[in-house]
Amino acid sequence: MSQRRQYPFHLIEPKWQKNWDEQQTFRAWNPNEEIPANHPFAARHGAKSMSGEAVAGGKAPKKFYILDMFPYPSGAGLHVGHPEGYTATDILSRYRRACGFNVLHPMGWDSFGLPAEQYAVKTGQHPRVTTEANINNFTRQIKSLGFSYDWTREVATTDVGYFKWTQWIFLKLYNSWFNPETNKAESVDTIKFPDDCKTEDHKRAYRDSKRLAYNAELPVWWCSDLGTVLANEEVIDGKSEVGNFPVVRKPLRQWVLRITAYADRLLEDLAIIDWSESLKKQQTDWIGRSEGAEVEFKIQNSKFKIAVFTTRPDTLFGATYMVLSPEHPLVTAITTETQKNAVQSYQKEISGKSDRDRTDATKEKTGVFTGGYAINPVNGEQIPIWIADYVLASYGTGAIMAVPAHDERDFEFAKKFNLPIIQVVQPNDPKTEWQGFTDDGVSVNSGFINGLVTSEAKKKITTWLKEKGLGKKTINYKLRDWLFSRQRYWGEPFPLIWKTDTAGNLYHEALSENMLPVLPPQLDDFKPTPGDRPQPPLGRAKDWANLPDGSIRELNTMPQWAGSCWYYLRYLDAKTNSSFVGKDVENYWMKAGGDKPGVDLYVGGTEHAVLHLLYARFWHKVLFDLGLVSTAEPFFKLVNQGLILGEDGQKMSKSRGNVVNPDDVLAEYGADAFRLYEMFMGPLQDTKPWNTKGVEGVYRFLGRVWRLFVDEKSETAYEQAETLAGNLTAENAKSAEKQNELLDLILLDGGITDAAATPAQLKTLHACIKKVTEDLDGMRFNTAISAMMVFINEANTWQNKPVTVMKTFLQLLAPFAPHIAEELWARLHATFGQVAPSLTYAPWPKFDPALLVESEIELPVQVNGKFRDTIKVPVDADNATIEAVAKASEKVQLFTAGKTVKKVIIVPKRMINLIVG
RNA sequence: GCGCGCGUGGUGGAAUGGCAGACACGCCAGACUUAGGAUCUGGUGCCGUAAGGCGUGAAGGUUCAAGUCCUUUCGCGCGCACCA
Repeated sequence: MSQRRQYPFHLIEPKWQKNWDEQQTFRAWNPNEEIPANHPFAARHGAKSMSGEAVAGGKAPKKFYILDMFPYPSGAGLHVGHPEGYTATDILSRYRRACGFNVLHPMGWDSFGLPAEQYAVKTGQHPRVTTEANINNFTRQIKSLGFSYDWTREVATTDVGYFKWTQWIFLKLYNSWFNPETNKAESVDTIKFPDDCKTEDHKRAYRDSKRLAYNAELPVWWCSDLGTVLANEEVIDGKSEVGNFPVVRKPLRQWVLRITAYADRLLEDLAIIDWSESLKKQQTDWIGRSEGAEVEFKIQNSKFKIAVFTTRPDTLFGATYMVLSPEHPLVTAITTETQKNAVQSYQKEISGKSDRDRTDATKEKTGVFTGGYAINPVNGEQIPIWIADYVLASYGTGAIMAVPAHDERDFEFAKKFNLPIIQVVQPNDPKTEWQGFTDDGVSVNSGFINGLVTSEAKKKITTWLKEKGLGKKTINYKLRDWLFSRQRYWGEPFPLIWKTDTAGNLYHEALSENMLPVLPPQLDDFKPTPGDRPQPPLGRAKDWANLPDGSIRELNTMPQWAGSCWYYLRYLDAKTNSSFVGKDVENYWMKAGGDKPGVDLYVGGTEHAVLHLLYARFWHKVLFDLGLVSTAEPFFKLVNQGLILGEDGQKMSKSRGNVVNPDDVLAEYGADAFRLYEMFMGPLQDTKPWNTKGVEGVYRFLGRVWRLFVDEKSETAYEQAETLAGNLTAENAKSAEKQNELLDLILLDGGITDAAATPAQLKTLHACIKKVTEDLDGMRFNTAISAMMVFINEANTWQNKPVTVMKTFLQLLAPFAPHIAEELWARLHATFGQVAPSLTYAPWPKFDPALLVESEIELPVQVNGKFRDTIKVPVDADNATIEAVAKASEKVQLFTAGKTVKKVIIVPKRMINLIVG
């Protein structure tokens, strides 16, 4: 660092961080907690303010729960993206405390996960050791930024006391089923068995098939590089989200969570939460609800029938062929001898293709005729059955009726293979070409639905199909059940065991709650077993896996998402060992305040749109159904922070060498400047590039703030002393006393007086209060900071700086740059012989509109809509006066000379426009 | 291909339909200085000596008045992508 420090942040920041730690300044208080009389919260609200009566009677301070997405503590440490969201929430937390709220602002660690396990594979170091070291590093980095977390509530998903309850919640899922009649989860004890379920084995099998957590063989994504299966949400463009490895689909027996049962509620409840439209749309698209009909087609000369799903049953008369996905189970049965070779070679060709290639919408259609025919149920027509890879086995029934006239894909396919195209929909605009017309219109060539508009035609034909037993209305979803088991070591073991029934079949059973937690075994070798079958590493711990009674433990572990599905609930009651969260506590933090359910504000990156945010909503709804939480939704308001790019405008990455390390920035400019810069860059939600020059800009601003308050001569004395003392830094400072001794050499500027503020000074201050307050409410941090810069630029010109004005300014600055604000706040009070009240809990200043009223205002004058001059008029001037003053302006007269004023438009207190001609 | 968002100085970005470019970076000039990569002061959209003219991706429209509203179009970003 070659330049002179703008102000001694290296002493101020550790000093106040230590002070906050010792005072537990940011403790959030649960119902019934007695607040120590010497805690600043008690000074503001009273020691008994959180008593049971106060909470029940609505007299307790209002709660505000403001949450960050907790990080995965990676070995790389914090990157500059983390503190962006964290700073925003910290500012709002501090603002809300000043406004009188009981603010819950916690932090924790999403600490199960693959990197620690992969490091263990490489080095043999146990993931717990790696994880602990990484958490320590993250803690150090986060604490050095001065965030106002309540650290007494810190949680890590890898803590035994935490994942015990993750396993407990899994048991709740396992022991519940979704009752379609009540549309909610219930205990499996309420399942009614069908009459043919007679034996215990039958009943068990039936019950197991209904559970919210079930074991089934289904096509899943297998990643051989990672040695584990993955959920749909973890696969992006045919590659694993983690590591970007190829994945393949294969049928495997796995644990699955029945999230599809909640598809409709997950959709509907998007309406009651305050999320961005784009995020809601991402979830909506992922769930992919689509209404239509299932129609059964008979196969000619065969006992088989094929069901198809269509959203356009009104076009059934136009179905001129049928297409099955190459994997459809009936393909072999339908295929004729002459087509056998062609069909088999096509199937083989397709199976060798990656999913990415198959689903490329731009590629040319391919397919093969099976030789078989189906009967169109509405008109008895024979239609050929083809197979083609544009029909997906995993969606709908894996088969479609093709209506080439009114479906783009079918149209393309029919043209290529010369299949008949029959019009059955007439576009409303007669000029529109009907071939390839896919919108709504009027049915034609369609027998009994002719002349009906599309919506009516759909209804009528669906009713007809139902009456004839040929089909029914259906709703299809893209959402699949959540694949919930992984072949990993570093995850929560399942609280499940496997036993053998009387017929020699394996069946699973849950451990009882009092056997939790299930700890993972000790292992030396964490490697995934090579091969193309999942082989959980836990299987190597034979002693652990095989229980004395002959049963075997479930060897898979839960995915990383399990822990993050409920951490926001554990924060509420982080240490309790008697439940996953206390009832009263949950009710206070999640529900108090009424119509806005859940966490008041949740800030994090957009990358979790269909992962964590969907999974957590699902778990929350199950817990809600079981009466374990009090709101239908976990997160009321959610804001996605934008990405911070490197200085080159590219995404930050090691390989590009454009990664900014927060530690470096902190060492050079301090935490306050770092925080301020991240907020000053631009709107929180926007993607924006990093610029070190910009950090210097806000750093200079803080320097100007500092110099506005302190005596320059005393600062010179301090600098000399500091040089003598060997240039103390936060790391090498020998003692806090030494630091404070040095800091005490700095005195307050003589211009700060207890004289009354002038009207102009009050106006400057109150304009700033207004702007900062409104911008905080709207989360417009960048413009709030610019308002404070305006204040400081103005205050720099003052001879006398009234202490009351300067104190209020520090309150505005405090949420953004808390360390410098605390230091100057303390100094102001000390200099004037006062005991400084806690800045954190000092009531947020209110702006006085009366002070902003002017006696005279400037008005822009336009001539024919073009700005020409500004005039000064009394604020209450009538229109005639304004017009006269405007016309008297020389500049205006330049443009009105020789012309007549035909019209005058005056917008009170805004502008005047003279129309001349 | 479909959906959403965004296009404003050299740069990041400000502007309830009412003085475009707040604030900051950068740049220019000056002051202080042995020095300046510190600090302070002033300037800085473009063209023009000036008066003035032009200017928010492009083209049209609504309006007394448009960066803002409407239509078309181009470009960028994000999401979805053969979902029947």
